[in-house]
Amino acid sequence: MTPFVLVTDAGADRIRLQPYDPTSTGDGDALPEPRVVTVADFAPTAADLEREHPRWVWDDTARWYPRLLAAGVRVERCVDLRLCHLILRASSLTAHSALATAPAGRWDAMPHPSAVTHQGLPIDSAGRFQRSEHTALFEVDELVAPPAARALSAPASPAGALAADALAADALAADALAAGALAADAPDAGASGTTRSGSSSPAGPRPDPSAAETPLLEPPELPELPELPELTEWLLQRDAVATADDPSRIALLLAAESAGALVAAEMQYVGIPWDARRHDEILNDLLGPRPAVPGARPAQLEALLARIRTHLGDPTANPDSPAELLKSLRRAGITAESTRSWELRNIDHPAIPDLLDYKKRSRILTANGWSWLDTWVRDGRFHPTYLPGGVVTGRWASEGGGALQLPKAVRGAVRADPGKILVVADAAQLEPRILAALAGDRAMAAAGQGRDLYDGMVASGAVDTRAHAKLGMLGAMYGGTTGESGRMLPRLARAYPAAIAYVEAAARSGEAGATVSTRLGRTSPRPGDAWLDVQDAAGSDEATDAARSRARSAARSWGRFTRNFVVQGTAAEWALCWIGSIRRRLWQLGLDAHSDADAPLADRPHLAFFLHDEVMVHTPLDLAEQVGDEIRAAAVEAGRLIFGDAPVQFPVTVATVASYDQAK
DNA sequence: CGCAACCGCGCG
DNA sequence: AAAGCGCGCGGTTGCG
Repeated sequence: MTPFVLVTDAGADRIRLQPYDPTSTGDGDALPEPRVVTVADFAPTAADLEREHPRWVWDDTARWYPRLLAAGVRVERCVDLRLCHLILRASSLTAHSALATAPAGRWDAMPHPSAVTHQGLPIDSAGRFQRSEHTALFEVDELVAPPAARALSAPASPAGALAADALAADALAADALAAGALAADAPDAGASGTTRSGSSSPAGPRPDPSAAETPLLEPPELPELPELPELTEWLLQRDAVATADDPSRIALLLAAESAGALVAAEMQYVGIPWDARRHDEILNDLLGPRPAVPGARPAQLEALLARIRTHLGDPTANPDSPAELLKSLRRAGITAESTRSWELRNIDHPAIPDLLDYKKRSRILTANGWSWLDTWVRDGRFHPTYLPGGVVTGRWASEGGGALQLPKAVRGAVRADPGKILVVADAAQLEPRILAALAGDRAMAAAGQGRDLYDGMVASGAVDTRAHAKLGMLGAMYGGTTGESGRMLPRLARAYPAAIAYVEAAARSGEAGATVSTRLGRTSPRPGDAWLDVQDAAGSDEATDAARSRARSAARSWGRFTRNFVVQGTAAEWALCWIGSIRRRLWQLGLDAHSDADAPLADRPHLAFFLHDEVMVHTPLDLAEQVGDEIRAAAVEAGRLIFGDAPVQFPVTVATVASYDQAK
């Protein structure tokens, strides 16, 4: 039995597959004999080893897994060292680990193989303001283990009332966010400002208070394996988890992140089923026939442009150029600050409706028109690149074709293959439910029991309409202070004090320059040097009013970021657990349903798309109902993994449709 | 000419 | 009606 297989480059087109069993390999012990194979033999050898269900350990899932998938090899589980490293480096739960306190190195700067640019995660070790209590979570392997293994680790919390976990989280928030820990962790602005002011060099990692302290534990003893830096890194990661304030949380996060990396590679490989003919029909309806000359305006845009020019009395008006358009509008007596649609919408002028229509259609042409189709759709599939961990909050980013921004208008082109169907599921009011669970807010949890959360808020009398409930919650989670949204806040704070206090405390932390963390321990970046400089400048005795105002504005802005980070980031963790569980369940479903155990991924029920709180499964018709059941069960599982027995429900809406536009 | 910043808008 | 979070992308504009 081989619990782990480490995959590394062995030079000269060779790959080393190193079995490893931590329980039988002591410090001085030799490793088991590796299998060193040619690139061509990699996939068959991996398929052979996979029969023992190891956890694959590799530097980057996006580097290794596509080769296996291309050869028809699917693996059950892995450790993505790059993604895990970034989490552990920043997490407040592992701030004192040897891994987090070491100087930056290879693992801090590794780009995604196909990433041109994306938001890198910060490399500084995180603050300690959020002390963690011990809670019983499921075992990490829950995400990937067969169902039979699950009964072992039921949460210890009592059923019925708000679980101990959630109450502890509430105490955590009140204690650590609002009280002493925050103050103790606030950066000493004066001192750090002095340190920086003499240097004009590019911003490097700022001195980190926690890094300067003596680690609580000695660095782990590592085997001498200079030829296997990946093994050294992995052992450092295991040490960081083992010595974390709350190992089960960070361990679950790493498992979910790695499972997500597998999902991402698989979805990129199979692609989204895309009907190019249908897409062309949609473009025909919106724009007219495809112009013979590339770049020429389609007929319907040309017609709209003529009307706009007539109404403005300006035969050269050009809606494609904001600057020119603004001049044209002013010449026509329209005073607008910008040419944004929402601003134009409020102006009463005959040219405006046509202009808005033009912008709408023109947007489809440039973002998802015929050239998009030519570039991104091949053989009936759109294969976007997903970037797990690509957003600081833990959400995925994507690159190539704008996969996470597919306009509703073109979703009709996403069509199931013949004999298959799409099961599209969406987590209902995910972020406010996440907040309710994070904060242990009993009233908000109750409002969402068995119904739409916003409807429940209306039913309890907290707010008068569903629209107000939604607007108010969005404002509370984003930091909105003005308009309808801001007016809702006092009522929400009265009805749901724990939830509102939780996001307010997160905002106060950010304003003070401290970090915040998600439920599982993903920690926000620290503000940059420019932010600290602005705060420093406002702190001096001769600071101008302008400087103070700028500092307050920057502080509020960072507070809105940290306020949202805890909710968006924990929602992302829920979603990772959800898709990890869905992936395992769909594979099992495929095994149970088909006699051919080696059927290609695309012929089994499989994840085809994931969008923050929404999934699409492409499945053989006869399994659609079971797919829906598994998706719902996975949502329940994700909630239990992260929040134990907390009585917060995470309902999902499931739509079984032939094309994506029919969902919702 | 290429590159970066900005604008505007698509998604959650 | 249009503010507050996180993204990617295509177009225009401005700079070297």
